[in-house]
Amino acid sequence: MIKAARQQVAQLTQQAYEKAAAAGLLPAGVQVNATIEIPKDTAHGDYASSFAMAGAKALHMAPRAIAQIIVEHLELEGSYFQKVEIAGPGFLNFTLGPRWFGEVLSVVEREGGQYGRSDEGHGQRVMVEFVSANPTGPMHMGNARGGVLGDTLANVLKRDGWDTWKEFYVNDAGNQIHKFAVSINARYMQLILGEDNFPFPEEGYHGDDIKALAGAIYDAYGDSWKDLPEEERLEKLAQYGLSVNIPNMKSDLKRYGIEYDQWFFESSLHESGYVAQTVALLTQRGWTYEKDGALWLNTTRLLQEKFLREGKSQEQVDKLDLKDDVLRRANGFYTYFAADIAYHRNKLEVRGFDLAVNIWGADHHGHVARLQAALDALGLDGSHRLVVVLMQLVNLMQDGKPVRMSKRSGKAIALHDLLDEINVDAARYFFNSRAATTPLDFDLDLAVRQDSENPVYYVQYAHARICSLVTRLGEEGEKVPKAEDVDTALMTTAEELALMKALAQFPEELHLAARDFDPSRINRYLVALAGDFHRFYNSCRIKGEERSVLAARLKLADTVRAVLANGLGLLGVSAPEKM
RNA sequence: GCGGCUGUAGCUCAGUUGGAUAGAGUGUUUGGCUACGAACCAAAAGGUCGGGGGUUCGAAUCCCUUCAGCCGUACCA
Repeated sequence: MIKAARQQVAQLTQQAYEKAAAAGLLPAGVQVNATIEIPKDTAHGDYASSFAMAGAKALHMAPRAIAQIIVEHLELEGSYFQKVEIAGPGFLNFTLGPRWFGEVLSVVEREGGQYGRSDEGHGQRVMVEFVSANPTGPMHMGNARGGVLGDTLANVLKRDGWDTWKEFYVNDAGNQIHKFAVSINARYMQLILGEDNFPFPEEGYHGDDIKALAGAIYDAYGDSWKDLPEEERLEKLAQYGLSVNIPNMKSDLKRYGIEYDQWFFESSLHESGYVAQTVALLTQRGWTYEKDGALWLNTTRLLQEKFLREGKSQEQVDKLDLKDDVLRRANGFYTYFAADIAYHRNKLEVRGFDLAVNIWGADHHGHVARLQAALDALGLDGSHRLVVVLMQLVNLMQDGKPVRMSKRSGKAIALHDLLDEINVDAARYFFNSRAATTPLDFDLDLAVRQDSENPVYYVQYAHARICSLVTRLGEEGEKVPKAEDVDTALMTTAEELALMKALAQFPEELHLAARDFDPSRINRYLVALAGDFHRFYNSCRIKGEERSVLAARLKLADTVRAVLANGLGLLGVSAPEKM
């Protein structure tokens, strides 16, 4: 509806200009690039065109004089608008009429739960990969944020016309798994030999979850693994640990409302030889070299070319402190980077996704351009087809002071602990409340104690209030009317008009959220919509009003209810009828 | 050094293609329920948009420069 109104402003203005030009009042054949925007102040109308200002030079006339001529030739009959005024330096301010408001209610009614849908994504396939936490321990606050961000973003992209796929990349290979195995091993041996008779490795994971795993193994198999060859024992311990941890991650995430289309295992890339093959391809294309027994990717050159393509100057590029990356270590093992290149090649080439969107912690930002450049080297256009949303970390606070978190010290607060304390709605809303680029402070004490502090209740309250209203009126025989039976011209107060405009804003907000990969916009939109509703509710009576006014306002309230439920649904937050 | 993110009201944060008097929540002060849910609403106060230059009719927004905070710059993942 917003788009339609904008287009109409452009069209009406252009027609008026052509008419005036034909009458000889303005020079003909001039192309004016006017902007059309929604003024902040409603006193300036609903849409403003800068046509007169933008065209002043080309038309050789003062902006206000041009505006005057345009207004005299405007044909508003049959359009969405009922009034146009000239203001300020020469803005043309258009005011919407009842026809447009009526259509807003109709569109929401017709599209129902799909309101806001668009085809901006053209059905292209996008993979959203998120959380992808190491399976060596429980998930923490940062994973909670990433989980909500990824899940909500996928919902938003889907509504925007993308064919979406949600994936969890399981890092079940490499150094971390080795550390994981060595840690369980130490705890296991300590159980058998006594705590002081087996050293705990310097680099090991100290969390209690590791002890629990060792204990479970001891309970199930006794000390029978003790005499296995070291390598075999570590392998079995790691497998056991993963077989416990991965299902736990799945169930924690599910409890949090997150389910994936696929859990993709890093190990499968190694086992199938796909990592080796991908590295070989890079070598074949001349992007690698050997040094000190390792195989290196010429990342420096790749990045230089990438940055030059993107418009940086040679001078800027020369100043950068770039380094090459190891793909295969001197010990013959492939690095995580090599596996990551292979994984993304798999996404873009083997599985044919048009776009790969990754949610990463901001501390990995140095990796983004390198991975894109490596994919460019494979001819996959990673610079455009790989988008990484960098998410700032969550600072855990206690009594207003930051608490240090680290997996090694085992001090992190786990996701399942969080969900024991706070309901899913509050947590999901909270972790999506800020743009990813903003760090988030999370104070558990505060979150548990002051639940009404969370704006999610403000939004849910508006929804519950409307449900109750609709029920109450229903008991009195007043049913929510069809949009076509509502006379929107009866709704003329500032609160009613603002509310209808807010409803129309939803598709645009949704699209911007998708375009910028920023679903937190939906949160802010819902708070604003709920606010518009509460104001309307406070100033406009429904019950007891004259019949046609009652019907119109009831329909408006019910339409708000539908859009609130719709938006909350995208966030994975419930829309309660009572609270 | 080099690079990324951030800097807007006391606090937490919005601010789409540059637009009219920079917004919201929270906090403070003051009001509003014998009428549809007060988990609500209204009003007041609160600002050198980190600083300095520049681009133009017009800058929180674009460019340059500078300061501060966080992060990255591994044969870790």
